[in-house]
Amino acid sequence: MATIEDVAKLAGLSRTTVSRVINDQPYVTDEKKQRILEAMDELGYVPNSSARRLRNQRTDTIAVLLPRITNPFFANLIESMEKKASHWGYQIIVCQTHDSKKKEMDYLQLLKTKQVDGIVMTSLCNDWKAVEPYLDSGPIVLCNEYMEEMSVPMVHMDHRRAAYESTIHLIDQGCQNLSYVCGGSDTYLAQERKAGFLRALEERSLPFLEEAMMDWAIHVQDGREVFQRIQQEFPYVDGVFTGSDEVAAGVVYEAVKSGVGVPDDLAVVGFDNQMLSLLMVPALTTIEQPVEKMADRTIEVLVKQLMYPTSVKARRYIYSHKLLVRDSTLKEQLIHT
Amino acid sequence: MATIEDVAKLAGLSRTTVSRVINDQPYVTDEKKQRILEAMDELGYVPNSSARRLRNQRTDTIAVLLPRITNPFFANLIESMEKKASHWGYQIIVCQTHDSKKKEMDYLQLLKTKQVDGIVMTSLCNDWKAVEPYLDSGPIVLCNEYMEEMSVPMVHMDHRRAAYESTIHLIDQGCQNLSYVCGGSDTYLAQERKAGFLRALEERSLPFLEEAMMDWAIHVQDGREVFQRIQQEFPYVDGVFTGSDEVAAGVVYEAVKSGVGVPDDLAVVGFDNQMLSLLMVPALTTIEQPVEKMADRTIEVLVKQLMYPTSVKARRYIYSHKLLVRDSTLKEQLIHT
DNA sequence: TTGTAGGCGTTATCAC
DNA sequence: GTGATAACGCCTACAA
Repeated sequence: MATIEDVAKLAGLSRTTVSRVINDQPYVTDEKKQRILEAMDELGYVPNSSARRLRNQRTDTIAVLLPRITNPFFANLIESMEKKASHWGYQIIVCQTHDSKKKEMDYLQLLKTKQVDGIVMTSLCNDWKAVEPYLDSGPIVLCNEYMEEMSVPMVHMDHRRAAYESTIHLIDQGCQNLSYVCGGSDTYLAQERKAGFLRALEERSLPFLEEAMMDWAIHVQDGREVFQRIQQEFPYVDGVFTGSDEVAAGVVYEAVKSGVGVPDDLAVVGFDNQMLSLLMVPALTTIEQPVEKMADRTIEVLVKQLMYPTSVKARRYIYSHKLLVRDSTLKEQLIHT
Repeated sequence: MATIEDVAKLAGLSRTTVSRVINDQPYVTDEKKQRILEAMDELGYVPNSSARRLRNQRTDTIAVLLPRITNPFFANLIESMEKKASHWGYQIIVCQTHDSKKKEMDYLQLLKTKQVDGIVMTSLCNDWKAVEPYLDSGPIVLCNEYMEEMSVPMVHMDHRRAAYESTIHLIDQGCQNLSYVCGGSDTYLAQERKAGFLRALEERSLPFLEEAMMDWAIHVQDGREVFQRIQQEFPYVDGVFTGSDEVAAGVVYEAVKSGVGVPDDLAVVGFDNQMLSLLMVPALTTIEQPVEKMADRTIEVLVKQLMYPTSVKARRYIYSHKLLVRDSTLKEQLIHT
């Protein structure tokens, strides 16, 4: 492969001058510039990325950590982040943690090994104490996931409030025995949602059915199993809060198949407002997240930190959700009242 | 950040010896090895990725080009490829072309700039003539998308046959007026599907309704519009072939909403066997692709080329599909015959 | 306006 | 077994 040296030789000039042309710097005669451009063209010269990175001590790359890209919520997040990042001249690399603490740590190493300039974490498996040291190697911004501690910027919704509203809605529809279904209860975000759920119950003086709580549901398949459990073990449950549209869809699918009426016998709420939630029959009541806005803000905050490393204001950007009421919770008797 | 030099100094040894330890090479006393490990630990040393890449002339990174990660088919492909690649010590970077020729070319540049060692293309917007020169800079493997030319390895299904079978199935169900719906007809893969569709028509002596063909449908929303068009402009259409489950879902959703019976008034087939196709009411007849197998093979072929650069056998790996017949095409009268 | 030279952090080669 | 040294390709003081 041709190097800057080759171009210089062919153009009969020095590496410096060639470098100036590459980087659009002044102090090069138009004539020589032309000669150099021709030489570059002739040799098919392209600057070597590794050399540049080493020399410049920057990669113009951002790593985004997420559980799995097959989850449409995160896919959408990436979609928007990439758009915004490329606009600033940054590249994004997608890092799937699969909810593994080890993988999360491995990916954080990218910051230390200088493979990326900064990191966005959209989920958090490890204790923050384990992550914090990496801040020495570069900026980290939290998006979606959050926590109480305030050592980095955070961009997120108020999940506690969202869960609270969903739950109140279920109760308003006449549900008395609610099952709480989520995917892993170890994250702060999950705790927040649960807190919102519990607060709604408390406010309406309803008991928390601990036995009917399931914290291992992520996929559609899990949702189907959730329904089976409910039908067999907790037949008195008449409403389900779920942490994702996929899980809600699984519950609804299986319920309908079993002849259990949704929402009359069992009301179900999802989360994220995926396309799926609209297409289901009955359509799913769900929480809409301002994905694009959060993604944009996240990248903006991170890039600013990259550009002005001193401006590390670890502030919080909170975005608001929207409860979308659809057929999976709209009980008939109430429609006519 | 600490460098190898710092570690060497602290351990009272040379860079060379430290390097040996880093790379697990022989000829280092256990005692000195220990000293070095301690020094690395104390300094929090991590080898600089850019320097390594420059020195080794390899990045251990593969770029995967795809239209958009929000398409679950490609998300699944990435999921599997990543697993396989990390198994071989390779990292994957996801490159969304959004069907743009320019972006596709930009991403191919990653090969020239040595940001990646090899490339997987799962779609192809540009003429192959435009892509071919990049082979000088490193190996390229096609996965999913394919073509007649044989200058690179290709891993794919027989889309012509898949479309043919879908179409024959529609006809067998009694459909006489078929609408052909796809997303962009400029790729070879799209042409193959259309050829399969046409062949089925021909074989069964049915006319091709050119007016009822729509080649701009990618998303659910497009599918909804497709149905509106059919209802308003081509009410005689009684069967639809679509290029994706998303589009099929949109068609079915809108049809059901409009009181048009699926499949009796309008039969619909999708493509890809996404979760969505199972959850729809009625469930969608679709084509299952062996995503994981194709992904694994693709990475395997590419990595082998990276390891043994001479072994550039540009052979073709063809995988077989499966037509999954579900309610969106199973007409009632036929169930009872 | 142009060129010279040193170094970014690593590893391979060769000598000891 | 260990260490000095020369690249890898690029950029940037500094000198001319």
